[in-house]
Amino acid sequence: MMMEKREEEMDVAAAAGVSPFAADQIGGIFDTAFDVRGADKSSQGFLELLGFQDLHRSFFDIPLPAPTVEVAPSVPPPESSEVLNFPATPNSSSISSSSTEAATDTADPAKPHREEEEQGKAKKTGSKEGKKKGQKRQREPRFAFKTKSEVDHLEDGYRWRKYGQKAVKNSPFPRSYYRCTHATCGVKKRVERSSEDRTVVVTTYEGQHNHPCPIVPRGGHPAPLPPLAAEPPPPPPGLGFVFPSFQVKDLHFPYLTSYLPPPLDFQHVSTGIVASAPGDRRLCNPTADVPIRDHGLLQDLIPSDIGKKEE
DNA sequence: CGTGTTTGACCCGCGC
DNA sequence: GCGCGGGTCAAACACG
Repeated sequence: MMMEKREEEMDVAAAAGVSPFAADQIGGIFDTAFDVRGADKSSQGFLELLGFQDLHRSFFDIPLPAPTVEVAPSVPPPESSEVLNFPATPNSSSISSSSTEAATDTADPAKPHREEEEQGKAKKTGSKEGKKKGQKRQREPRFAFKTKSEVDHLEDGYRWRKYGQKAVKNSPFPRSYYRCTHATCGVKKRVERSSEDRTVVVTTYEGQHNHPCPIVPRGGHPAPLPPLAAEPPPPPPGLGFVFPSFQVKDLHFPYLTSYLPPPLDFQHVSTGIVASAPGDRRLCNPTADVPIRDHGLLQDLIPSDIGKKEE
């Protein structure tokens, strides 16, 4: 609701130990809601929350120029499970995650958003039954990512239908509302540009996918993953970024790994990471039964020294 | 024709 | 109670 963003920022700031406003300006700050403790609290991994419960593999793929991902050292998160990270360098993209109410709303990860959907419907019809009396409307866990990107809508492998756009107060850029097109999936996401840095796209996921990732371009077929041993193609001129969901240990991707189930006992605390990926890789894997196999995917995509580059 | 986008209206929650 | 702003709906429209 209104103030939501502010609340998120407040949470983030609290997590980072800085004021929301300061935090928003601090490049490279990456709070660790993706800390192991955070995972324990919610009993839900980051990927799970995004609907990747069955595939801890590749994560994001932004087939467009620009994107890089930077992860900064983290500060132990307080109660809040909402996190944001901020861009560290002009040439990098940052991702952040936030999950307001995540701590209290993760009891049933598999449960989609029917409740909220119906509440919305009831709301539309003017019925009061859509909302439980005396009870605040519950929200799905949310995760926000700040991504340095030229385009607003980042390709993540799922199909989204835009259902609204609103001007945002104190921001020259509108906020777009997307909903997963899968019939039984109520996952939503909001996409907006940062008013402070127009190159930063803030994507907020709400809810959890309860279906495999389609990875199907319109009218196309699911994009096959590269063969296990295949040499990953070189990144396109413009970089996309991919969230490694496995091999993260090697990739020093603390905030993700910490949300991954064992044995991905991520122990490293990275100082930064920049990931890129070819255009047709997707955030999720459509075939969950495919054994983990992209060993080296990101390793090949991510220069080994990048992880240390950010100081 | 199916799918996705645009856009104005509507509703709700919150702060005052 | 009122106004503001966020979030959603759904008709109209665009496109392949």
